[in-house]
Amino acid sequence: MTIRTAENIYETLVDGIVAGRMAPGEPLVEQALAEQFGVSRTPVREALHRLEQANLAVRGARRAFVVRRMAPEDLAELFEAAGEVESALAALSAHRMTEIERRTLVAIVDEGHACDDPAAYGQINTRFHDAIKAGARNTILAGTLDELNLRTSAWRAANFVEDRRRLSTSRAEHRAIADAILAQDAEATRRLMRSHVASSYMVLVDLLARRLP
Amino acid sequence: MTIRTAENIYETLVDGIVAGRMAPGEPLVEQALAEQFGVSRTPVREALHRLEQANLAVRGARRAFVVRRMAPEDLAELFEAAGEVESALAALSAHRMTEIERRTLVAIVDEGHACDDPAAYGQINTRFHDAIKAGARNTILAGTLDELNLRTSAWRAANFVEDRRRLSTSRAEHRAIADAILAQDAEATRRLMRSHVASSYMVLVDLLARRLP
DNA sequence: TTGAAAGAACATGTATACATATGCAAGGTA
DNA sequence: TACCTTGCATATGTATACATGTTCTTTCAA
Repeated sequence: MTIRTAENIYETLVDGIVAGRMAPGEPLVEQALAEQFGVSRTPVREALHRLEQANLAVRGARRAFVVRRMAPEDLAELFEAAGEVESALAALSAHRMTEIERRTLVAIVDEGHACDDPAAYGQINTRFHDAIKAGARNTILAGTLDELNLRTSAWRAANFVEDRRRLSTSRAEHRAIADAILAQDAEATRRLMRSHVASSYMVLVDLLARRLP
Repeated sequence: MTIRTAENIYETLVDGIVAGRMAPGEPLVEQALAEQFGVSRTPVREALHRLEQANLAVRGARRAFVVRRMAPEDLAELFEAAGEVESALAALSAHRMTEIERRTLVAIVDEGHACDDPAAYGQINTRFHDAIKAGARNTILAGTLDELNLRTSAWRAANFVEDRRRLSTSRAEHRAIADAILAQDAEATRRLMRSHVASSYMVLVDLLARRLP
């Protein structure tokens, strides 16, 4: 029992869920988790409530918590919401990014074009989206996107590995977005980002349809 | 102490904060609140953690909670974020509303034009925005807007009463938005809604500047 | 055999006691 | 005088016991 126990438990549980180690529908019982972590029910309880707030857990029988099971329609709504928020951030970035930020964005895109390893590309992808989030100068909207991405990651992480075909289209889309931001064309940026998020949704749905029955 | 104590305490505290009865910076001490509500610290603790999640409370000295004090820049970011999300919802509504929903929206706007009582207009205003939220067919984005509005309401409720001048411009903006939705012009709808939220921000800032030093 | 009622089991909700961290103040030292 | 150390006050963090509610099972009767 070190410091900030509840916080650690929360993060451990989030990690377990988004990484797919804890399957949707799996029960989250306070007592059992408390014994597993070697603490009392109190911090576990707090962690579970935070999971519920983050929409990663829901109440099941006997008010017990279970890992949230998402329906495909929910996934579409989630990506649509994330797409709208991220495209808003991108449009703001088109106006507000500093010259240095713009050049950094281009450098990230260039790096992506020179990269053929899907795992490494995933990191570059993250940096690309983070740069746009930061360039928008709106921490609240950025936080909103983080929240939505946390919920999508429960689907992505377990199933999603960028394959080579997706990689080349993703690169092209990143390039187009960066060009629009360089041109300070907010509406084009918005449209391209929305389309980019929709593309990644389609890829994910395609993967899910293949792996599940 | 009926059932769902923590829930009730949370709602009571939210209400107290957004209604301005609890001033920004005011300390929220578990023990004191527990005595005040006639319960133990446990449910109060849970309520305070939810307040923190909702961004209505922050940690102060000794990790104690205090009612969040917002800076004017935060308010601008908050309204900008809410404006982006609500304009996205409005744009979706322009495509997705049923004929009945469109006519209902027009009826609400008509009702607003026939209303001269600021308090009653406030309710019509709420129905207008709710109708657009529902017409967008995206519960997740709608929930995101609710969350942001909860945070703005802490500012609005304490200071904001629609006055007559604002009332007429608000009516005109609502009419324009409804027209754009009727015409299924998503981009015009988006632009008009963003402008509408920005207007209400300006009015609020003006009021705050007059009342505060 | 089926249905309803009662009770047991299980999981969360709440109360209370104790542990721990943090800021402030007081006092001592350079 | 300025700064560091130490101790205390205070508020949250955690453990544990008990209360409450909900579901499942069992049993009895029609």
